[in-house]
Amino acid sequence: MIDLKYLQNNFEDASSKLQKKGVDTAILEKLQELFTALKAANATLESMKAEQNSMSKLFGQYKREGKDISELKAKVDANKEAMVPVQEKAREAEEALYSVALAMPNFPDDSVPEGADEEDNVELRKVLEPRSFDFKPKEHWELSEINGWIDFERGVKLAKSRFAILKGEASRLERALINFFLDTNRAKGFEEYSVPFINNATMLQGTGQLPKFGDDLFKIEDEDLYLIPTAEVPLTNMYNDEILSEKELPLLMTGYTPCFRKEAGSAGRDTRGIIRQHQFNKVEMVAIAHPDKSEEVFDLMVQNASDILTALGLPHRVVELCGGDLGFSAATTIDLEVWLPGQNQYREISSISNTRDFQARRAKIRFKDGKKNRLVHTLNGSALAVGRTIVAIMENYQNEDGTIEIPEVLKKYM
RNA sequence: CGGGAGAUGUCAGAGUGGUCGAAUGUGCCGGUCUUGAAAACCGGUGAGGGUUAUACCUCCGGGGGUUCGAAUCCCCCUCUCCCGGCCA
Repeated sequence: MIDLKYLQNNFEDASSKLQKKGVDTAILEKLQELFTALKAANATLESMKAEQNSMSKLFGQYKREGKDISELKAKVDANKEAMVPVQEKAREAEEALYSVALAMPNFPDDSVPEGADEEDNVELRKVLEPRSFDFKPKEHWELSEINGWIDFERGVKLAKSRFAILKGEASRLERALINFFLDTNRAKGFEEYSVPFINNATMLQGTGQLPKFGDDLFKIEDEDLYLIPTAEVPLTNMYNDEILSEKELPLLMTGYTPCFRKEAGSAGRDTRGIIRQHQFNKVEMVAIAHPDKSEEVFDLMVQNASDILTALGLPHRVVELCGGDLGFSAATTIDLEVWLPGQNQYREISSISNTRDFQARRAKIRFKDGKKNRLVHTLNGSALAVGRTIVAIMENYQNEDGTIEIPEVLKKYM
């Protein structure tokens, strides 16, 4: 959630920041209004409560002194009755505020480039030259057919469309990649975790998926539980509603989980192959950082993900997202896009974001800064998306006859 | 899933209707003493909101109720532990 006090005190600045994300100033004015209304309603209610409390305290005294309480009781009863509508008003004001505030995206950093969509993202650098082929490189689903790696039909049979089965070498490759990613992250200082794949609504709200993006989540019937769309949710929320000590920071975490996404609104996009599935595997990095040091942690995470791709021999480029393409919770995001020769284009394989204090405020993750409690910064990034890495290996390591080489670094894992 | 017990501050653990945001111990921070440390002693030490700062409001697992007043009484839920069932 954005800092409402900041909005109130720096309205011009806040609204120009959010314009980058395409947020209309009118809704911000509304938000500011709701915030002011809530404060006013609370002030009224609290003073009535104070009066009520002080009168109630007199009862004990009166009884001890043997005084008559009937007059006092009449006063208290009247005040109590008068409080009911005020209380209701305050409750409504709070509800109104949060329904808007929780749907408001994070402020982008000032450094984030202007732009409407992915067309305006800024390429920072390219890493590794794409290999030149002396034949026409095939797309991964063609290669899958030749090698018998992916069973699309039976995946659909078991669940529905956008589910697939990896078979034989492909399945082993997936397992090898997960281990390789985890080992590499661990070597960089990220502690490994194995977490629940189902989280409750409070946690999903903490990281920003709820309440606005519930349609993208698989919900467990009759339970307050959801399949996680990314390990960012459980890893970040491990510290939900906790106060850390400064010396624990930064907390660097990594974990492998499957990710479940309804992909609502993505109908017709990437329907072929396993680029976009309802279930996919991912190894995630999450960091809980001191607010003054989140920048360097961010750089470490970008570098780590890029190094993994380099180690796999996969050409990629580093792209800074523009305001319009930035996710809901992110203040800044760098995507790594891997080269897919079959598709003849770069495709996202990792996305690393600094959410600053946006998630920390929602999830109440703080640390002791001297006497005061201060919000941490939270960061997350893929290292890496496993399914898309398989696609990248298939397309980049294909031979003319459709067979696929295994990258050197993975051989000891298979 | 059925039966029993419980949920209080870092932890342990008092508190069964008013002056309790909460005894005591412990942990942590600071100080005295010490060459230094330990011990001992002294002081401080939950969170959120609000205020220039005070006042003040809220929080004793969560939600609802009774009452002028609830950590304390009632109802529902969740979680933990024990017993049984089921089970990788």
